[in-house]
Amino acid sequence: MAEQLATPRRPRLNRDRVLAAAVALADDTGIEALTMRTLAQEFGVVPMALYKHVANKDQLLDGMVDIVFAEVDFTSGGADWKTAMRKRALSMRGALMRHRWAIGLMESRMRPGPANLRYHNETMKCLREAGFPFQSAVHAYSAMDSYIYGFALQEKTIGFATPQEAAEVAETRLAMQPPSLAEQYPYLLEVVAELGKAGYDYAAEFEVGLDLLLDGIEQLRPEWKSQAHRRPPRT
Amino acid sequence: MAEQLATPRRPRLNRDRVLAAAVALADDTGIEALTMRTLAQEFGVVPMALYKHVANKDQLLDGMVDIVFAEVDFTSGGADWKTAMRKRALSMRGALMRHRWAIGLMESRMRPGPANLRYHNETMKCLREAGFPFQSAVHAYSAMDSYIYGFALQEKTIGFATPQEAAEVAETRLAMQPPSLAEQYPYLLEVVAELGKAGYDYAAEFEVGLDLLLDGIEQLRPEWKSQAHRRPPRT
DNA sequence: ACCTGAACACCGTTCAAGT
DNA sequence: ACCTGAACACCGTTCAAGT
Repeated sequence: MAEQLATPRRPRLNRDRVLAAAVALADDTGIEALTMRTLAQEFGVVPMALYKHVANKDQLLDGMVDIVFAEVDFTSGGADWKTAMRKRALSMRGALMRHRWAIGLMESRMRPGPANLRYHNETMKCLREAGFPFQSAVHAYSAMDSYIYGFALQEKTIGFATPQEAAEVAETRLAMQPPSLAEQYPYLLEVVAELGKAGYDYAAEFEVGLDLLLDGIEQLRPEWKSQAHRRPPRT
Repeated sequence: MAEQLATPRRPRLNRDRVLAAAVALADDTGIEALTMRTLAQEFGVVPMALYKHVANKDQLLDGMVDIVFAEVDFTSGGADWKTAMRKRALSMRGALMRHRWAIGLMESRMRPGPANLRYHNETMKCLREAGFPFQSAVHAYSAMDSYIYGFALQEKTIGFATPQEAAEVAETRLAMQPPSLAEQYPYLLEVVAELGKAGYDYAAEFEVGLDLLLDGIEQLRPEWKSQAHRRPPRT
């Protein structure tokens, strides 16, 4: 009867369940609150029990990052490269927004998981099949990923829920400093003031830069570029 | 005479010296090896001595990040906005390369230091004075920073000293996996193979994407854009 | 095959005390 | 004003033991 306590026993521990719980816990309480101990508690289990399913915390984090990559939708649906890449970028940003800890983890993870490899393979495939020469595809791919990751990083650094709140915090933060900050950083003050009035839409901002980049990438295709649905020339 | 030991006493502890030592230690041994204890050891002092000069480890890290921003050269030298922004971007990347731990820290630092504020103020100033309307300047600024940070993040994630080494490691890593990875990720394999042959120049890659972005940003200026050295119209 | 208990080395940080 | 010593709560992880 000691078995039937207030908290019912969870089905069983396994790698997938551990990873899923870790992701959920990081989403809810932040990555710094995710420890082997708090995670174990989530299962009503002693910390050491986790080590049967993940080798160590590093591999746990690796697995978590790969779950984020697995959430990215890279079905092109027969669309042209530009709409496909655009959709993929928005999907990647969505995944990074749902799991704000992920971008901070990518910095130190060097062992890409299967979903990560698949994501990158599909991206390259999309570009190559659209007729981009190899080097151009690499350029396009590097630029796109840099922009997506960097935007997520900035968004997290600034990181406020509502745009109004962002402006307020920034304003009070600036206002507090020693000698008139308005004189020291007039252009920053303009940003704070203007964005405070108008509000700031990260999603819209993301798309502006994204379209800028996609238009630029289009220039990297060879001459027959504007003729859609035509196959690359066979030599 | 107990004062005159093998290790001569360092001049004195102060905030600047503590921060500089922390940066140097992180550069040499990596950010994860930088603890209050190892840093104190650098001065031949007990860990608690540091707390008279930095409030806690979080403020230490904040200060380190601001040192990196302070290394960025944003003197425009009377050049047009494009060359000025280009130069600034290369300088920022240089700073992030010299201090590879910095990009990983930016993720969690929310209190920008004076050098950080100055950097952003100067960037905005450069764009506004070049005639970019407010919203366009914000777009340009957001896109540029995203690209720079994201590129640094990727470079660190892949992070190998030499390009040859990068290709080798990637190849063996892929080769080791269970069923023929060549079939699962053919486009990734092409990247590994091609870049292994030709070598991979991060600096050149960075500039390709940067110029793509700068050309795109140019489109955000109003009609009189191509007429250099002309002042924005007064209404 | 899976989970537990006790222990170890290592963190950041506190507090009261020394000079 | 600056540094020290001892201690606390908290990490990831080990090892040997339980079932």
